[in-house]
Amino acid sequence: MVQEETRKGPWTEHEDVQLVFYVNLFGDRRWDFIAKVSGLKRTGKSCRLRWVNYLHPGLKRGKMTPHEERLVLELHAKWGNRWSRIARKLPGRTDNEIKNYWRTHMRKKAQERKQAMSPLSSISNNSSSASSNALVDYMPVVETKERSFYDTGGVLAPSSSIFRSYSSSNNPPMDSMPVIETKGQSFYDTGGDLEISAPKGKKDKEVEASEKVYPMDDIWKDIDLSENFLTMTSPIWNYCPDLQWMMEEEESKMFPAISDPFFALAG
DNA sequence: AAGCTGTACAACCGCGGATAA
DNA sequence: CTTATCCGCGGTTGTACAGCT
Repeated sequence: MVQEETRKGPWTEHEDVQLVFYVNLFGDRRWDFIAKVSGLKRTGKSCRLRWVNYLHPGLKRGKMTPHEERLVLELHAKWGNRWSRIARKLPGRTDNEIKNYWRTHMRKKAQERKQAMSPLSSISNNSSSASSNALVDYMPVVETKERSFYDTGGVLAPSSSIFRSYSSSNNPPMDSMPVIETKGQSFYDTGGDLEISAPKGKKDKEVEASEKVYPMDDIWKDIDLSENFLTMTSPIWNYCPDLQWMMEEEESKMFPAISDPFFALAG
């Protein structure tokens, strides 16, 4: 199929909101469908990536804890570049995040270690040293096949600047946090809200500029607004709730180009 | 202050597996 | 059984920012 002008590159806040909205509506499985229905000029693949790596409510941003660091090191030694697999053992971290982290931090460390000593017999990190066995001890490894980490009915979360909320003290030590296991992916139970901290690179400025925490209410306000608007204007909603199966049949015919309701809103 | 370099992270690409038709 | 489509994964690239000279 010829995709006219598929958008690439960085996601805008607006796109984020839109994607979150539709994922909450339709779930996180049918990405091509979501991509089409949402009117985003993105591929399903791109939508999925954005969701999984950035918009997903369970994501835990901010610096890796020493514990996580060790875990990554350990699991990488065990499994190699099986990032998604490793990510499953690090609740709130994505394969992409871990992969990036590894590339920038750990690989260097690992190499240093390799040179310094024979592999893994003692992973020491100044403050802590743990044998590989010990690591496995406090992080029980449970294999799960699927990594569908959420219920889209759940809480919305952090995203681009509008979603970002910064817990100033970064992450609570994961060791002490209760873990909720969902099918295949575990989250930290933060008592309702999810812990999100600033993305590292831009942290300083953004945190300064906004000690500004975006409470969930605000986010939902955004969504509600959009939803109302959609309800009123988007052709999609004329067909709801049968939309889903209808789309399956004639998605492209019926909604060749859903005009972007959010832009309309903004403009 | 300006330029350079390294780091961190977001996003894209291509491939392979799973599943539906 | 074959083919098409979708999804997920791992590798790679691009870009912004921070720190150093």
